[in-house]
Amino acid sequence: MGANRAYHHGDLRAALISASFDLLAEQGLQRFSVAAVARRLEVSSAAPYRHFPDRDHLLSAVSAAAAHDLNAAILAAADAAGDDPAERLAATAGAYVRFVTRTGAGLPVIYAAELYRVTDDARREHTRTLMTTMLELGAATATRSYEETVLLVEATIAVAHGYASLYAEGFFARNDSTVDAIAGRAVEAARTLNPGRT
Amino acid sequence: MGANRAYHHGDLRAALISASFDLLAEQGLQRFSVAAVARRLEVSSAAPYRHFPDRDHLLSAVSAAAAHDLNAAILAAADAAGDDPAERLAATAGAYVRFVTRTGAGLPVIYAAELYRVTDDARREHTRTLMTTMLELGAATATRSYEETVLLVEATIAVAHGYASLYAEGFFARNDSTVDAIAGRAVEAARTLNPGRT
DNA sequence: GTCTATACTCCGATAGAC
DNA sequence: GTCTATCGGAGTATAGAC
Repeated sequence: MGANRAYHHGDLRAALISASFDLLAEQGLQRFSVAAVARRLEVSSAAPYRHFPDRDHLLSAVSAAAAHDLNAAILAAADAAGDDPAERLAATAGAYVRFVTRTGAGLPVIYAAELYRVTDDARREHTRTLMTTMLELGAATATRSYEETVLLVEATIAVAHGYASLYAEGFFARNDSTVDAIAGRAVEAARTLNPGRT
Repeated sequence: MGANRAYHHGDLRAALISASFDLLAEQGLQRFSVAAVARRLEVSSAAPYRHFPDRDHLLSAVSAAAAHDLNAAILAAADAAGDDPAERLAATAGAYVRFVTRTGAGLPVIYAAELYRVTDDARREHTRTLMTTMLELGAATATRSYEETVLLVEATIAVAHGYASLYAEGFFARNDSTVDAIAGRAVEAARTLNPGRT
């Protein structure tokens, strides 16, 4: 995306998306606002509206970027997990937990209800790619039908999201509850959920 | 809870809590506001403040009621599941999915971050009871240590919350995605996560 | 115990200067 | 392309009448 010249220090459009991630990671979707993002970048509250027509279009761009980055994180985690298909799928649960903790932009942001009004081809493509990646990783395991694959992938996503969401919410407030520990538990659970393992 | 006389039609305090559940179920925590609850009961926006000093105290009362009701739903589901300890624990995942769908007041409401400021003995007791119930159901299964029990219970809660949260978010937007179907998948996943089953 | 009215704050969004 | 200024709307909370 051709970086547009001139703002405080460069490309405000990209900076807005990046700052949105930071805000989401620190405060969650509840407290997300265009004004807060602008404040964080020390630009006026009107400046964002030169780059996005309204709040939902900014969120849509954040969603697209999140889907893209999450897809990359998932592929990297799968590759790092080796060749065993079950192991590769399970690794995505850990990648999801880490991604949400780092960016605050998990599935509730990527598939936020308010975005259904917004037509955004980039977003559509990136979310599609993300789902394709998951289904391919699922299909590579010992599932016997498409329906079975979908259910396995959904279960994997559900555990990952459950751990990530509860962690973000502060539910695991014990001493040893680091991101790594929670991500590890998510991977372990995802592994267990796959019936096709040895 | 001595039902205070006189308001539109009775006990406004209780009505506020009840209407809060409805609002949460329909719109989620994001859109929860004292004003919206008042509107729903057709009382003025000032009326709630005669019963709760501020928004967080109302939410705290909702949290306490939710913890109490969820505990009851979980115990009922466990009993309906029979005698097998693993089956009883797994059934709680289904009960959680149904409860969240019906009331909108799941763990993010019960353990909402803003409530840490609020001292509320009823809430404290009900959340404690809820956790005790889960840990006892976990301990009855073939776990070998307290730490193992905690991890099993956490995993059960994580899948349940993952399915419930994604369902509420509209993620499972397929034709066959009824509450019953999702609750069933949560139970199945919870069952699989318990290593102590035959 | 509830109402009306009001003060304050924050956000979304627009108009117009530069 | 960003700023200042501003409007309108919604929410939290309080004051004072009844």
